[in-house]
Amino acid sequence: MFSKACKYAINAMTYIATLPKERDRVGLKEISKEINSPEAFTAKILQVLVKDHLLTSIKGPNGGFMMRGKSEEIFLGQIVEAIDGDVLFTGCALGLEHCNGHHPCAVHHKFKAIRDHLAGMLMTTSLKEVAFGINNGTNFLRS
Amino acid sequence: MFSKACKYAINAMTYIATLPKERDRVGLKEISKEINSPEAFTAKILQVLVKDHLLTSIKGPNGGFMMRGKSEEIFLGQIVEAIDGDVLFTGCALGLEHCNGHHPCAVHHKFKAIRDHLAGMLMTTSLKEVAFGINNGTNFLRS
DNA sequence: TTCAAAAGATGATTTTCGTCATGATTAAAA
DNA sequence: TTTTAATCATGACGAAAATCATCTTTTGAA
Repeated sequence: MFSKACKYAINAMTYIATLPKERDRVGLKEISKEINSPEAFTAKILQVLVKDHLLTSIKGPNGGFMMRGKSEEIFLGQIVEAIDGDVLFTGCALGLEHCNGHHPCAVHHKFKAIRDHLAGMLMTTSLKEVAFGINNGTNFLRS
Repeated sequence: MFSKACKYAINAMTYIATLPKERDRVGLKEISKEINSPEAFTAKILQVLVKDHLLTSIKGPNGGFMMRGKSEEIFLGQIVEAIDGDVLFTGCALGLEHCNGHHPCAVHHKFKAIRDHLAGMLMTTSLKEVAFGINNGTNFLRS
């Protein structure tokens, strides 16, 4: 479904969103430790999120990452698109180069319903909502 | 979503299902040509489907592959499971080793709905139904 | 200036995807 | 019956992409 990079990205963004406003920045080490991800690989992913304006970064001592916008205005779909691109939303389920309503693959219509369901969920689920479950203790960032 | 191998598998099985009953076997060359897939790689995939009892193979001149059961009794989910395993149906969307109702990942409940939707579709969509769209001319196996 | 932290470049490893050569089987031809 | 050729089966190999690590450079606060 998602690439590993994308899973790390969602968990990382979620963790950052769980932090109180007083914590204005978080370091890579803490993030990768909290979400149980390889540090160097996580760094790469965070770089992409910074370039995509979902995060801001600060260098130097006491540097780190912070969210660019409000957590209620950042949605899972934005993260997925930043890392995995839009192939999940627009690509053909069976790999046809040109697959659309006029030239549909064998399962095009069946999958449209699934895809719409998935896209709708991703585009309406905010980081604030997800982070709430973590702070609540009902959901977890690691096993 | 699906691996390339799985996409080829679905298209290959669908093509075989489109053939009339008189055609009791189809060769690899014809299959990979019709679904526009690399021949050698497709051979590997068909082998797995044979081992999984979704296909039967016959060697020698005029050999080939044929479906093991009726196309109305073979469902997309069986093909997906044979090639990609059950990770799509049971694996955690965010990659947690142990993710379940008692220890859910950040998006566990949100994804359960999607997953159930997807699994339901795959488990109830038969090859016969899919093949009908191809024979109908409304759907296509290649671009 | 010093030093901690992110950014960036590069390389290693693993997985997936794909090819090739060879063997095994069997129908058809001789 | 024997030979030939077509076809699937198998294993080794190679290419490409994804994942993960190491090292150097840049930045900026103390």
